[in-house]
Amino acid sequence: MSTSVSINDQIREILFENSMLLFGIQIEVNLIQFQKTRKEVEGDVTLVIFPFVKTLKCSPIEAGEKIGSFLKEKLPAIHSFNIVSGFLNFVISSDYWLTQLNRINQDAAYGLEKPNSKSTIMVEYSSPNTNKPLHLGHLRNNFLGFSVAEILKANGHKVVKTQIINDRGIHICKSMLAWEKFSPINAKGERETPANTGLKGDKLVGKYYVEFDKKINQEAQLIIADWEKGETSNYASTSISEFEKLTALKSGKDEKALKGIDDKIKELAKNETSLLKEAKEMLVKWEARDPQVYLLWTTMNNWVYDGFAVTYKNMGVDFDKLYYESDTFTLGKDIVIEGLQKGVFYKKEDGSVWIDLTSEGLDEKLLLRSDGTTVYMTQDIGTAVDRYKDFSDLSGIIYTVGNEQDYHFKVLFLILQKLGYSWANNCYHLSYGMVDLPSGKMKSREGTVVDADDLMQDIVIQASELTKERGHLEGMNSEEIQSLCRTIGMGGLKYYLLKVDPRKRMMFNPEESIELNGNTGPFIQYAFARINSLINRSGGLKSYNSVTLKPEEIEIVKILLDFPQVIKEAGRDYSPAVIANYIFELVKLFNQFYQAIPILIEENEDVKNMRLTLSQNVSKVIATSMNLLGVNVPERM
RNA sequence: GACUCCGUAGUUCAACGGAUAGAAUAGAAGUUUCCUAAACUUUUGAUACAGGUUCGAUUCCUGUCGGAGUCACCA
Repeated sequence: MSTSVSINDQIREILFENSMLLFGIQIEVNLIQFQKTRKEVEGDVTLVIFPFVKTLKCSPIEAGEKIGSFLKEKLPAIHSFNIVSGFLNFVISSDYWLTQLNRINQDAAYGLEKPNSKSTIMVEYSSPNTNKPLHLGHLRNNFLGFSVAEILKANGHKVVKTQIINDRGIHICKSMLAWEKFSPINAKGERETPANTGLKGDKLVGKYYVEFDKKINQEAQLIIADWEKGETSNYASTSISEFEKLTALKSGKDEKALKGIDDKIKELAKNETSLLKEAKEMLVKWEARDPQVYLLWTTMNNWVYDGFAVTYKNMGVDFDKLYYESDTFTLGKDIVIEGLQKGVFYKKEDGSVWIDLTSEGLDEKLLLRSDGTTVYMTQDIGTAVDRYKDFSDLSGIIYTVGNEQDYHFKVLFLILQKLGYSWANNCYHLSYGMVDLPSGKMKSREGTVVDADDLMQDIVIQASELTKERGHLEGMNSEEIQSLCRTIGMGGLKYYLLKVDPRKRMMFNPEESIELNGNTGPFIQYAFARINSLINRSGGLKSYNSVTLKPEEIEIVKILLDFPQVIKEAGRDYSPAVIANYIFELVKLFNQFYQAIPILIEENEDVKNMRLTLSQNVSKVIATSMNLLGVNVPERM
């Protein structure tokens, strides 16, 4: 039996091949289920007996005896076995674990599949709007997308990291318009720019987006006041009748329902504002490539890109290929028009184009506005098609986008299917949960949004303070110290955001995010640094003769052996959290071992060198895992 | 209102239908002439509620209650 096959696989194979002999029938492979042996039970590997009880028609104990003694006969690595309430626990010999340790030690790329040995997958992440600076939610998105891409690479896939830059649309026109109308003009006759204000480009543009929102609300208030006074002659009759209908609904409603109605009225009034009308006109001009609008658009977008570039660099994320909405929306529009001819879509009287998904239990969805301009959905169709054109070997696209857009992606994939794109089934929405603050939801209107740049800066400052408190910095120059604090701060932040199952909504507590104890990035980084120091002091790794492993050592070998499977699971579930939870378990076990068992002081050279090798392989797996999370590990800290 | 997702120690998170539901943190008590104490040890404490399926349910199904999201000619 080859040493590269795990004991579980060996057991599975023997049971499967000897099924007729043992059970009298050919069993299904999935009947053979292993699980972690509980701490208080003796043994290293546990087989669940219940599934066999029915076919064997005997008690779990009898079944366990039969299977256990059969396997012990066949596999010399099995030292002994015991049965506890339906679970068959095998005690595996020390030699087996030692052989496995040696095997791991010889594999520099342990746990990783051969690069580019599997299909090509595109991972989309980030894709922010270009009218607002990045915030905490984007940090989760970016760290998640980047990590999932790395995890897929570790699984042997070729990966194309990408994002769609939402550089056009009504929202962009809003900031453009607000800047044109409301920016103060300085002595030189210039409006505000990143250069003359010192503001980061994305922050400056974001400021005008907020300004637009403020101004449109003011205008809407005046309109509502008009309506309430009965001065309705200046407004569209449809809006007025809708307003009257909504007002009539108000009587007898509770506070919550009233607020809902008021919001609708506000939306109605916003549609009547001159500001929104101007923004819409600007969008039409933009789609017609009006030179003046285009110049303004290019200028402001470049400010944003410059600002974002700085943020991405700090985050430590990158992209292989960028898609711009401004490039893909026309393709989307063409496809929609084509689909209209094919009868997938239909046109309403006012010229707007829709798809009817009511037979699928969904709604009708707009694809082109009555003025012919495109919406989010239109460009997403174009982008997807464009991507498959650019990468003909693509086996799938993963969209890392928040779960507030679940419905959008359901509809998008369905439309692509209806348009006849066979690859539509390979599109996957990696839907992650929102990030909450201890104070509740982040709300831009209430100013509770945590800015990404600010947060990253704060966290590195906090890491510096804590690091200085600890000491351990002798002989390092200020540049090295700064780099270390960045590694610790950013590592803590990334680990904090990635350790939670991406699908779940999570709580971000700023204080906890840079904790050094417990399930944190620095806790893991510290273990790495300690091992590094240990190896350095030892004067190098040496080979060793056969030794007997202590239980603490066997526990570590066992968890190291789980690593390849952990990478597979993380890839299958697109979940960095699987990796994070794994490293944490590994580090806890290592710390227990390190605390309880002397290494450098050990007199038996074979034992000492085995322990050093074991430690070295723990640090190897820590480094690999942390890199999959996009986290660096420090040589010392 | 319709649809979707979520309810696990005080708090933040785990648990491919499997053993006595794990951690971390907070609280309490300890460990350093010894390889980095950013560490380790001990201890207190939870499956929202009611049914059902199953040898076995935190996990699957139904209902109740509670929370979130979506239902735009926004993205």
